[in-house]
Amino acid sequence: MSDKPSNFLATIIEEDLASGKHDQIVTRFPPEPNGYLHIGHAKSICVNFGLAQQFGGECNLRFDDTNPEKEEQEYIDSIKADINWLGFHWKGREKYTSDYFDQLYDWAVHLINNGDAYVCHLNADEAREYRGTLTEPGKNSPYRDRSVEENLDLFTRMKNGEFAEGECVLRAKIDMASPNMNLRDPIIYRIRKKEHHQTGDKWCIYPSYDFAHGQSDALEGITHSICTLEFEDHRPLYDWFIDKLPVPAKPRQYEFARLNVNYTVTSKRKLKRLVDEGIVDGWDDPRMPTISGMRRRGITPRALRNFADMVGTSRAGGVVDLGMLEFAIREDLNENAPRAMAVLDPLKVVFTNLPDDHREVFTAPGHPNRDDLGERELPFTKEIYIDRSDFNEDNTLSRKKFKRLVLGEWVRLRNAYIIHADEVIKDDNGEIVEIRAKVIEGTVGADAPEGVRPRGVIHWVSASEGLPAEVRLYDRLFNHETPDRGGDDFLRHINPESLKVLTGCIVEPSLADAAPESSFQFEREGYFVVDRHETKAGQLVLNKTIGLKEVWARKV
RNA sequence: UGGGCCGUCGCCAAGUGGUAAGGCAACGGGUUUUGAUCCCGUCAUUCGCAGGUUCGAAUCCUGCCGGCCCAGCCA
Repeated sequence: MSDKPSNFLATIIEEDLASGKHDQIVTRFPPEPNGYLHIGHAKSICVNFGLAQQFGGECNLRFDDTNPEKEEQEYIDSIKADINWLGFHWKGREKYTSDYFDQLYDWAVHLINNGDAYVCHLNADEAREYRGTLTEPGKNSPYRDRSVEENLDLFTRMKNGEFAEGECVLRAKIDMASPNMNLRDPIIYRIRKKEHHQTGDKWCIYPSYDFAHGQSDALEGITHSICTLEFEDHRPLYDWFIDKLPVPAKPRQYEFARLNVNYTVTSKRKLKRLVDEGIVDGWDDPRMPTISGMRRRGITPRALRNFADMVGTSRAGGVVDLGMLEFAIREDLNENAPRAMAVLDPLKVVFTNLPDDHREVFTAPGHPNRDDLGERELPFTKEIYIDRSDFNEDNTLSRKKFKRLVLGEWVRLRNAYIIHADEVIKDDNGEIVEIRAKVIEGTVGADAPEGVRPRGVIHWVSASEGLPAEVRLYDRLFNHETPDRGGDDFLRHINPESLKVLTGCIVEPSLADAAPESSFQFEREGYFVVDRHETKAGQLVLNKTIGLKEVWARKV
């Protein structure tokens, strides 16, 4: 991944730069501020900002705010935060399509003056009838041949609020028989008597996406306007406006296939249902594919960027395996997350050959192969906790299948002694409550002596010095590859085990001052992140980002 | 059944007339005080199918087949 990915967009840009068509490229990321950004947007951000970065250009952030009915300041704020968190920055203040409403209005007038646009009084239902269908051409609107003067007057009155919403629209005069529906006299301006988050009550008419987008690109000097495949049919319209108007530049639109990931939904409507129906905790629930959710989950910006590179950019629609994202996450966290030990389901072990006040401190590396991550201290005491699943009474278990502690046998405590399990204490229900064991002297940092055969290595934490923690185990939200498939049925594919909250966990004392959002690898368990919102003094809350790879689990 | 686009290993993806990169997954083996990491190796005579052009095609042509998008006063 050190090499920049080669894809058709990079190729086009290289050619444009080489031919002198452009000295510098400018791209843009144009979200509509009507929701939270998700993994698909993350990909688009990486494509647009990434290409600019790769070729020494710029990428603007432009809020495509042409529909005041759906947009809110809250979304603008979250979108900016998400992009910055991903590691991308734009030059100067963010842009808004609404910055260009005056110019756009003038250009609409320009079209009217040239006979290329007209005010149409067909209502929505009539307009639909006149539009025709995919296989039948449409019919010209009866208002199509109004004079320039009349159109100018009508459009002015639209702007002045003299018409009700839906009463009329401004349309481009193109071709009602075009096989491309987008060219059947598309709407340029519609009436929306709504307060706009940026322009207040200045306007009661708003430009359509099609009319605003290309012209905004031209105004910003965007050289490569990159969007997803569903806008491909809009390109002829994009070009039509650019051709008809005295714009300062001629940007070009290119499309790539949007990102699809299995076991995931990204439709805004579906994500909203998950939130509204309380299936998840909010837009930033660690199970959500939103950028804020993934952030809270402990997925890093670097993992997301590498994932985008790994997946590539093409025009072929497909579904990427979630496993690829998981790989990118593990790859980054394995490299960068400090190691620690945490016992999620504690089982007490008491060493009978140690005095009650026994205490010694071992040191362990912060990371097995990164000295720069320092060392940590591990207090070792007479009583420790190990994970309940790391012990078994059954000594007939094969050494290959169970490389942990078995009654009457040995196991190595990570970074500490080899121990021997002598006895099991059970409560009235027959449940194991404690293990009596002995440490084998002289085995710290040394090989097992003759005759001592530890089955494997397990993690542990001092009972008296470990820190209490709440650990939230997250798993895939859906248990179906394509939960989207059956339309609204997607909620039937919710994985009932996507969240398990563990409250009695014990983590090693070195985590006492762990900062919110810092990631750790709990050895033999997986990667965990300190929750950025709910960790309070004395009560750590950790979110499981993802488990370690477990090849053995599949084979056994 | 109108128009646009897409089809290269289970998944993603390079390749643009000169004889199939890479990544994920999978499968062997080695190292290992994390059943992790790391390392080494295996994994498309074939590019949706069928014809054609060419000394030579995944790349050009023709015809099929399959998938996606478009009939918001959404973006």
